[in-house]
Amino acid sequence: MEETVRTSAPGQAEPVSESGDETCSSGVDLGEREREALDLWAALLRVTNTIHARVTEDLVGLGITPEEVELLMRLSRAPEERLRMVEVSRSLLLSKSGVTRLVDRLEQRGLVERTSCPEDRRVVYTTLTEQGRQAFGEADPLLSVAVAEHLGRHLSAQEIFVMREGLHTVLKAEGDAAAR
Amino acid sequence: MEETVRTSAPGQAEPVSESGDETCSSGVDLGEREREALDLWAALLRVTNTIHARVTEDLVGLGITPEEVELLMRLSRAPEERLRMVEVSRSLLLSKSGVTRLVDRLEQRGLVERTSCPEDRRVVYTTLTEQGRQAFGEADPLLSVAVAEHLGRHLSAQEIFVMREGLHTVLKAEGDAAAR
DNA sequence: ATACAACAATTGCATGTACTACTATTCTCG
DNA sequence: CGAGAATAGTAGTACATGCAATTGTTGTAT
Repeated sequence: MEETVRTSAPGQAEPVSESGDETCSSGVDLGEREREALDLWAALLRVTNTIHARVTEDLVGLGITPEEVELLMRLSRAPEERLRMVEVSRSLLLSKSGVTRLVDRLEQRGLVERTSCPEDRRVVYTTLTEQGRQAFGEADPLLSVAVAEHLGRHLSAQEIFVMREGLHTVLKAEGDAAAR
Repeated sequence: MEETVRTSAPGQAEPVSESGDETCSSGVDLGEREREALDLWAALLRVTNTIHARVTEDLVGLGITPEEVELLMRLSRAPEERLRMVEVSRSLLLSKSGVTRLVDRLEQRGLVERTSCPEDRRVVYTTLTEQGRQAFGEADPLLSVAVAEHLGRHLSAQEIFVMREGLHTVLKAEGDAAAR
């Protein structure tokens, strides 16, 4: 419907009735802002859910999930193509035990390997195998295309910019859920 | 494999813009846009994850989850405060059996009730109980505050506006994951 | 040297979800 | 009518997740 999206970026018309408002004053329009934030939240939830389903669907042919590709990507970018379990846990959105299981599955399929660290024998490195490198080489472009197709395609460059900006602000302020 | 969403729906504005730099020129800058879309996607995932954790945390005192509040809200807004299971399934992001279990849990706690429909005896209505209405009355403002606090607080009115706009565009185009 | 706290990773357990199969009811149309 | 398709809802099964407890390792204070 609304084709007015266009969002000419920064200089934006206010959706709210009047503009010379309170940025810091309190009270009155809080309800309005709250309502909008709630709506934004609902939209966020639905979009991530939808896109995740679509992207997963697009990757199912390769027998790999987006999360697995994500891990492979982190590994391929890491120095010496290896990461400690706890590092994986931090970079992915997964608890420590979740990482253990994820690596289990990938190891069974021969895409990664566990190696232990000689200096600190508590740590276990997850390393990329040749097969894993190859699988990543196939899956990565497909993932990019899927995300561009299902998400990026529908947004203008400005919208993407504003959204990235805003989301990164939120992440910075809320601490990125690193607490696990 | 039904063909999901070919490019743009009938009356849909193309997201691609024209102002300034690259954009609709074919090919070359696709990599750039792809990269940005991927980054946006990652941020989207992290934000929803983080905020969900924070909001859940804020509600834990009432012994209720955001998903449950969501159901209670849908019910309270529905005509006669009742919804068919399949309607719940559509409005929440949940499979049919998932709805059965969710309603099971809520029914055990006395917040909702199952009643059957006289006209169509296949359908089961989920209705709000007095206790459920009360629980919603407590939880709803808390949810709003939590979302405003953790999400809305960090964004300008313009950012919220642009993000809502963009996300709704995506939802419209991608079909809202109604396929379940 | 020994005890002890902190840390990395794994495992057991409980929970929640989706997928599939199944029953009951309603709809369709020959 | 009445047989088959379609729909609403409920179980059974399999799997993934997080939390908490456990094992093994390192660093540090006594």
